[in-house]
Amino acid sequence: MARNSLSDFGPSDPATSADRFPAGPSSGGRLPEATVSRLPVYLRVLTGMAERGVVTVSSDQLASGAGVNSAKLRKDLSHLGSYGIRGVGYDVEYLIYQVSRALGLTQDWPVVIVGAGNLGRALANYGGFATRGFRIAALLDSDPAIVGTPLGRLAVRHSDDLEDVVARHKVAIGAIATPAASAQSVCDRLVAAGVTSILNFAPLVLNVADGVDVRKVDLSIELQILAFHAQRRSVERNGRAPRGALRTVPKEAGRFPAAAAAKSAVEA
Amino acid sequence: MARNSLSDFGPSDPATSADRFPAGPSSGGRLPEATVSRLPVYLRVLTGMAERGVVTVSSDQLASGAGVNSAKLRKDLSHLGSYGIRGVGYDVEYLIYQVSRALGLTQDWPVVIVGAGNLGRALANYGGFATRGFRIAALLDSDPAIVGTPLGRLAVRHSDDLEDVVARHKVAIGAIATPAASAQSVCDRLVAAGVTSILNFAPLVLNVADGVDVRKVDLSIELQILAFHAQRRSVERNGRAPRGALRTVPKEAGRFPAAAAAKSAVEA
DNA sequence: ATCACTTTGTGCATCCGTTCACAAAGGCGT
DNA sequence: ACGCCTTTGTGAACGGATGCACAAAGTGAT
Repeated sequence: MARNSLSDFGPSDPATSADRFPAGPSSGGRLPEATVSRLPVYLRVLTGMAERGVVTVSSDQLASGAGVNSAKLRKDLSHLGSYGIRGVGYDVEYLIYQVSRALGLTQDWPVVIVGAGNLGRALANYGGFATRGFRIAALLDSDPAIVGTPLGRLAVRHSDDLEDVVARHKVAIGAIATPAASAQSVCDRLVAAGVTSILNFAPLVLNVADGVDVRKVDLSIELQILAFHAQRRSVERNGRAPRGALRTVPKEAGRFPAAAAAKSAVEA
Repeated sequence: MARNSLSDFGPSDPATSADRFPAGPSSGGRLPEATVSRLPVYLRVLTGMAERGVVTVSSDQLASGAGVNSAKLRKDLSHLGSYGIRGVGYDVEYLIYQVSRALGLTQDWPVVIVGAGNLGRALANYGGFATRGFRIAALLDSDPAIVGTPLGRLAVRHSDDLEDVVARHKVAIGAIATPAASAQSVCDRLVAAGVTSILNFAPLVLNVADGVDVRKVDLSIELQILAFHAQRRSVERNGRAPRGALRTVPKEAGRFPAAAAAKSAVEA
């Protein structure tokens, strides 16, 4: 399982020479999705270490910094190539470089942000943006009262410029920070303009054609997941109900003996 | 696999009577984590349908609205109990109620938001907050210039009040929207004050004791995952390099023949 | 009543991800 | 030079999640 689908070479595979060199590996191999989602975390911990002058790091140290199991970390890194030194650990700078390369961060990614409300502005001001290869190409909004507002190095532009901005800056990534009502149409326009990666902050499920990659960041969903666990914990510890008063239940639920209720509801 | 770990009853298990009644099921059973993370999505689609007056929904319709496979949806819902009607579908209102209950949303969850920058204010203004059982108990910030600013129904209070707010409002959920530098200490204070569920927006890995549930929302990580896929797609289609100019690589990587480099770096 | 049709709930096979545990690899001291 | 110690890289066992496909359960028409 050295790189990927090449049949495996047995344990003492002497690192196929082509592997040892800077330009080399990690490009052809398909990374497991779970690994991809952890690499950015490793990267963050590593850059923190580099800033503090750490030169070498072991899988145990890095794993505990990232909050994962060290075997998992080693397996994740092994998918990129064999960059550790047994008995020593990993060279921090070198590993940063390799992880960045695997993630595609050795190039610039222009990003367009649609929606300049609080959230859009929070994104635009977000420091971690520029530091890791992402550059804000434009911040768009449809509200004429907001258009023109300066924000960092750039000013809010009108949504009408969307297609123009995407084409001119070769934007591949769009962030949707509009209200839910306009999110789908913004999404459609982004996709039509050629954007194939979308980060959706609006609280709804976007419909896109195949080949477009959508990730959602949804605060309300995260809160609900937290609520579930909080409830579970408190049901476990105490007898039953947690804290706070019961909310009124949506409409008049509670009188459904399931079958009967739904039967009567089929038309109405 | 009717409720959960009770050995399975074979296919025609006649819905253990206790199952059919409103107060009943879904409380004892452990839901798979993957299911929990999807329930909020179903809930959102369902409430949208309810608002549009839809009374009954089939697993196919709901699944396509939520962007998942219908078998998965049915299996997810089956963990809550048997609330569908064969040949018909699910009663929308009733299902909303059951999903809400499973997630613990039939009670109020006071939330404290720490950090009243753009992000904190975006959270505070976020509509979907109140609608689903979450209530903002307070919005805190340590900057005296911001403290006192009115925001919706409430004003920004000083971070010093954290412990007081948590105790007085019985807050169980905290959202950290501070800069990375102060996030860990805010987290420690929240935990010390009794908060056991934390939503972290700051770009760092929080250290918490066992029993505290942390979820992170990290825009930079999401962008990096998108970049990975965008890169992969573009490498697949074209010969190699995608768009945009190469960035300068962190420090002077590229001259590491791995072993030699790390060797020399071990001390320095 | 019976039959055709729709849709749920789930057994089963498969896949992906996690974790353990260990052999191989390399550094370091004597 | 040799043996001890540390740490990587990975085989292998396991557990959970996914998705197919179908029997059971229900509706509705005749």
